[in-house]
Amino acid sequence: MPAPKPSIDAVASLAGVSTATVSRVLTGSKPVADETRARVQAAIQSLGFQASPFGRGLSTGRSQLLLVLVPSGANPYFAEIVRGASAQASLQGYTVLPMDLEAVSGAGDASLQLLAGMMADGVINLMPLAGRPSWLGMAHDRPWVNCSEFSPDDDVPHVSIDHAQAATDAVQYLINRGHRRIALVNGDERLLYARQRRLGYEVALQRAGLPVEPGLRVTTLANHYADGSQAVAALLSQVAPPTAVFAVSDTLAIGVIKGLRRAGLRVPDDMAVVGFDDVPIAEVFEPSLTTIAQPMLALGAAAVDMLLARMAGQSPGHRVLPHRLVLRESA
Amino acid sequence: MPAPKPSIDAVASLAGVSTATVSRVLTGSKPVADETRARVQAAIQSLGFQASPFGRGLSTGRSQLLLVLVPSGANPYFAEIVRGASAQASLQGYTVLPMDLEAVSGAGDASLQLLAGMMADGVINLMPLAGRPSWLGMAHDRPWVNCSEFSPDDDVPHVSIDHAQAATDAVQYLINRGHRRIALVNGDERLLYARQRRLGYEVALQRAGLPVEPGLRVTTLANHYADGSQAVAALLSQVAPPTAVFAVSDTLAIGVIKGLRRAGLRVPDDMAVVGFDDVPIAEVFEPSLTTIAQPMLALGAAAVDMLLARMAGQSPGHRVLPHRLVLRESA
DNA sequence: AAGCGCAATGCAAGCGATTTCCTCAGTTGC
DNA sequence: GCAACTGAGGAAATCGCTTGCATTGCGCTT
Repeated sequence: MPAPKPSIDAVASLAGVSTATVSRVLTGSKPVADETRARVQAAIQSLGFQASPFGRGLSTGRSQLLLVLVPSGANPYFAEIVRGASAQASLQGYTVLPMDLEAVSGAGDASLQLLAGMMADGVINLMPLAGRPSWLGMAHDRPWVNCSEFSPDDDVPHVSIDHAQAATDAVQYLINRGHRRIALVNGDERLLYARQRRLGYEVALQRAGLPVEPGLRVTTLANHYADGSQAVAALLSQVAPPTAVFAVSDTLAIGVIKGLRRAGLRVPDDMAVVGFDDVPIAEVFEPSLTTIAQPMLALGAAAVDMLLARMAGQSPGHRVLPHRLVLRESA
Repeated sequence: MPAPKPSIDAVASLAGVSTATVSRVLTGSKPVADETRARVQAAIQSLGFQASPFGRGLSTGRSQLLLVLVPSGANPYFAEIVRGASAQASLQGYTVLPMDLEAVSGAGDASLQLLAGMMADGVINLMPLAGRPSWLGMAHDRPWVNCSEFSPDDDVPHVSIDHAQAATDAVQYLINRGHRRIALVNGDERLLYARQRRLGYEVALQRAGLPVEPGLRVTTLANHYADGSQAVAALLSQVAPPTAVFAVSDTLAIGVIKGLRRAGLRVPDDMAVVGFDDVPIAEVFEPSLTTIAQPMLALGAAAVDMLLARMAGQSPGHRVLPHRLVLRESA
């Protein structure tokens, strides 16, 4: 039983003015006499009028919608960034439209591109673009910022943390605690963050005069708990197994801990584990995770700010937000 | 550097036809000669044309967008439902727009209502409507379904599980395991699911001839880990503390377990804990959670199906999906 | 007193699609 | 052989809003 939607004409005639005046009351684009405004507003109230986004969008070309491309809606790291973005956007009169690329992939890129290209005023991208020429093209065509993941040699503005430094900090901490054989459980190295964290890992080792052993590095297929658990098998099969593990996400770290338990090892006594991200569960898991905290809400908010700046014609540069090593029980 | 968006006129003149014909090729609303269609499609390709959702929306009145009202984006339970809905919607040519009411609340209801009312073709609601007349009104005005949470005496279609039966199953299991003093850690009882689960809890107790003790029932303010931990204090302060706890969400259950640990108790040896939902972390947490599994993806998908049916003029009834007791370590 | 500027408002032209009529041929049906 | 039908495609109205341009008073300057 769809209610009849009153249009601006109805309001205009009820208030005895032209649609132009109603529009001015709506948008505040030009002054309207107090008495007239009151009359118009009364008419709007009594009709329950709300401007159609289609009509408005058609004539202004804007939708007040910001698309956020989310690689996986199941991942709490992305969920937190989206939350940060939503909050910041709603403060500025925008609404965030998170699109879960995992859930939506069945439909192919077509519908996405349509939305990305036409509907939204701007795009915040959390997904690696490398090797997707069609998406890459779009990034340059319209207001677009990358958040967290980005291409180093690209001039699309991005906000992120210093992944290499963060990894160095994490590994350095393990070294300080006396560990000499430190494993790296990394994600897909086609992703920039994975390459950067690996780099940071190696820097810390070299700086301490420790060898970089290929056998202590595992690359997982994805970022699920199970991937972390599987990595454990490879590490424990080494002639000289590690005494500590640096996993590049909390999810992997938890999987690693599960795997270690299953193998009869205790964390942190038999093996120290450091994670990355500091998602909500990190603090609650047993043992709670020592991890690199990313400012997820701030990343989302900064992405919105930069995007809005971009839309206003400015050219915001890249932005690097601070990370933080959070010491808990797992290492 | 926003690229010039070609409009339908550009396509029409390039292909040497009228815009009407281009539109027919686009929508397939009327037959077009093969040769002409080919010419139009070539023009579309070469211009990279994409129909503007605004223009289309204005003239068709539809957006292919389904709004999902999410109480809290941080909650993995809702995240899973949204994933299920996204997947199903994209199969049908629709896109899901999840709106995080927690993150967005600063802006007041205004912008939400605008979107809900105008932009989206339909609404899937996960939030309790009780006592919000303005939202309630909208629910009846337009295509709308409730998912998971609903009002029992309302004729808005909904899909959910049998919360009372599920709670009974969980508590019955604890009784079967020999527990006699079973606590309930419940959420806000203004929510229907909380009232229903409490009911199911009491039914199971009574059926077994056990007393319903007010001291064994705790109501939390929210659904965060900390709320679960806090509930533990109240339970342990009882003269005769419980030997088992039924928490109405996995999040609360994990909080409870944390709280118990802190109090020096072991799970499940000193106290059994059963959760609810079976979110991803339930299986991974230590101890892994015995819990009632809700078919979250199916709930989301069913909500989309029902909404689409509603939009097609049908009147789908309510739907109850099956739950499942998952036995793991915590009880 | 003529002229000016300005506030307040209306008129009407878009914005980009879809869709309802029409028209024009070329078939059919009888 | 002619009316009726059908397939293909065009012209123009329409959807709801914004906004540039025009108009009208009216108070002030010179």
